[in-house]
Amino acid sequence: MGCTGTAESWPGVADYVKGGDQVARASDPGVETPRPGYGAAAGRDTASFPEVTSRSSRSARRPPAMTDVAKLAGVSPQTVSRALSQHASVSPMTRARVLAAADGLGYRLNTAARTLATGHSRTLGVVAFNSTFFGPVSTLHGIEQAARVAGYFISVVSLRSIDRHSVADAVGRLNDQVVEGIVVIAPLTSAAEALENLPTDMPVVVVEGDPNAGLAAVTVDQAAGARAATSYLLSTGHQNVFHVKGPPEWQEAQGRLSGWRSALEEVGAEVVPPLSGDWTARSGYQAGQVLARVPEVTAIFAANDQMALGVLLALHEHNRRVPEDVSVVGFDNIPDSAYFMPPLTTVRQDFDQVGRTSLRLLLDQINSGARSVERVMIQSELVVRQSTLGTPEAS
Amino acid sequence: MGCTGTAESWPGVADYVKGGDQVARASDPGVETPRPGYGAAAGRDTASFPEVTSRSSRSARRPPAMTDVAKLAGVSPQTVSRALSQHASVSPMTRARVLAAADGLGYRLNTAARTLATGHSRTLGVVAFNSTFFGPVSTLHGIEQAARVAGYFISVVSLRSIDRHSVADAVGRLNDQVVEGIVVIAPLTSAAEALENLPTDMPVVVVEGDPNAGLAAVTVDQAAGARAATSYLLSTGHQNVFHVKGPPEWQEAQGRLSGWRSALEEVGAEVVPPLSGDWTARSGYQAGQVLARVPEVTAIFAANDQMALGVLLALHEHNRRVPEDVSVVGFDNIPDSAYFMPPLTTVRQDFDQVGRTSLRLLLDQINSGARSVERVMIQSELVVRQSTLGTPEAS
DNA sequence: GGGAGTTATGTTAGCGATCCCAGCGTGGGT
DNA sequence: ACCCACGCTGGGATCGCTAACATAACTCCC
Repeated sequence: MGCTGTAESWPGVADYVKGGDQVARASDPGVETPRPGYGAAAGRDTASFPEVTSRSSRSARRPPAMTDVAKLAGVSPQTVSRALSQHASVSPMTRARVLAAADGLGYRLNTAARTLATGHSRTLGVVAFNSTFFGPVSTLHGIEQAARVAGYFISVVSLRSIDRHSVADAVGRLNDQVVEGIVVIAPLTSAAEALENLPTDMPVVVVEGDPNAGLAAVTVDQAAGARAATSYLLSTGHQNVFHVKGPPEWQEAQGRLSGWRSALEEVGAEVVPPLSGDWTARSGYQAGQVLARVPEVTAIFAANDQMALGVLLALHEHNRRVPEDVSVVGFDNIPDSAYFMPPLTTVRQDFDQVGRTSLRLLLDQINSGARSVERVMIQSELVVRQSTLGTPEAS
Repeated sequence: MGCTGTAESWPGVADYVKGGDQVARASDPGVETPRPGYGAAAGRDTASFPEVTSRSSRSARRPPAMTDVAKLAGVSPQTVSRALSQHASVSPMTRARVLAAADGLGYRLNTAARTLATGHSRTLGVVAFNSTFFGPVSTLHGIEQAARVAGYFISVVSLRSIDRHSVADAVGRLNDQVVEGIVVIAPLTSAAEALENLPTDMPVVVVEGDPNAGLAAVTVDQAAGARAATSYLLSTGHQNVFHVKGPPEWQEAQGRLSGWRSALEEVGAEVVPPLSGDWTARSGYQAGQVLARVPEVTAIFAANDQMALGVLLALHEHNRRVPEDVSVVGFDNIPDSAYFMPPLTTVRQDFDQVGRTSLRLLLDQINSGARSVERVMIQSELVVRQSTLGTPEAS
């Protein structure tokens, strides 16, 4: 395998020339293929004589193709194909010869040609959304990682809005690329309907999407996380917990909202209508300014860390100490949250696992050839830090 | 150059009729094929079955191809191609007919086939890095946006380390996909050398990369931003400014470091060796704990907002007030920084513009067919908030 | 020891699009 | 009249690769 040198890339090396029957048998990798003059200068314009035209004349700088490798190795293109794609029966010697030839030429397989011939592309599509929020970005990242491990390419289309039309359009674009499956990161409830008329013959996995469409799905258990956070606050002596919710059109916001509510109901606490945020620190700050003025507020659960940050600032400006006067919990466990003032108690989501799992579900469908409706729920985990009172049982 | 005979005399009749399932009983062993390769294998007899099963027999569930559209519209595939790709001369009536047929069939152009035929893919490659840091993510986002506007697909390969090998590998993978150009987001100095032996015939733009490689490049003027930040601190009465720098292998860290240094030198202040961070809030916190103990420290410039956050926390824990006792400035203007405690003075970078500009440079190269070495520097901008003393001239 | 399996290779025919060139009808210029 | 340009259209050939079949040389096993 030595020889990683490769790099030089094809432009120079690519002539095997010597037509006819004899083929240069370059057996060892290092070998210089003898080059009969004819560098780049060669035949530029296509002559109109059949004899002369032959494919090689156009070459001006064409990257080497499989036939070139075949010729150099003295075998048929088909054998090259087999040697390079492992799985067929090729004698070790032939394989070595082919590999050497390919290496010497700097040959690279042409994906478009292979896709056309085989009908599949080893590419997966991801429909993502136009945001730089921590969650979606991390999820995308997780998917990308997992895909590479599995040997797939990822083609991403990111949308700015999630209506039926744009999702359909995105799926269409991916379809054009002959993707073998699609992951839709669909955090908005509006995405649900958009997903209904996806082509039925394409493997699909929905991440953070509607829990009841007939599609395979991976979701984080938002409600459980929110319930844990809220219950924790209640368990440390608070009579009630106030909530700053996320945008109602986000599934995650809904899940966190209902988890919070159920925890309150469980202990018979009053469910005070939550304040509305839009995930940004700004909105959290605004909500915080309201809450800070209400003496009864001693515990706040913000639907994400950003908003919790805003809440913290507002409380500080109103001289309400955290956690002595008010406890605050966020959601997401963004890296910075451990360095908020004070370090934030929050709920961790394992986005890498979300990525890995969604990819697994997708590959399962691809391999089995059938759509599945399996749904996987990823657990979340409460991370206790110093923005809440109580026994620091977790780090 | 002959070889690959093609031309020499072909079978008189290109029998184009596939005889249904039966195969054309090729020549018997007696026929000598002169040499491996194509050529004169020629003339089997034309299929004798009148009933032309034709391609449509295989159809099972194959998406419609151009020939299907052609058939339905009653024209040749070539005409369909022309009608769909606008730019050729087709009568309005024909075009309408073709469009209607395509629409009726739900036809979508097969990208792989087109790529194979034309040699280009309307796809651009991006080599990114395995991080969820705000800068790279935002840049990628900006590129994606701009690419879609320009009608290009984006294929992303993200690396986990930036050595020569992995960059070469990434570029190779993109090459396989027949991308028309590549944007390399190369924030590490180690990427510089990796870029040296890129294929020379591929348009490339480097973002945040080495300022002196012979490649087109887009960079943010880190040094100017850092200088502005530092000078601002000095102008508000501080005798000196202490720095928490980023990882030395990052170009941005270098630029910010040198900007800071030059601002100090400008006024003849002592350049105290900076503390080292790794972009994380944690590292900023650690640096902050050191700086908080030093009475002379009244102004700190952290190389990014995350580290500034950590610094703020450390100062708080040591009862040093911001900005009364110590002023703090960050870099990046991440969305949250406006809600730090106190809201952070920082330097804004326009990542969308970076994305747009790098795409423009790349498309210029693609369209002109020549590599350029144009370099564009994007200005950064000081955003003054409450973590610094002085006149609040900016919001 | 001969038909049945294996292994290693070559041959042919596409995958679905575009390219180049040739074949039509029209006009217009000479 | 003739010829050629022009607008529109069709007919291969081809892009680079692989699936499917064909072939030849061996091994096996009863």
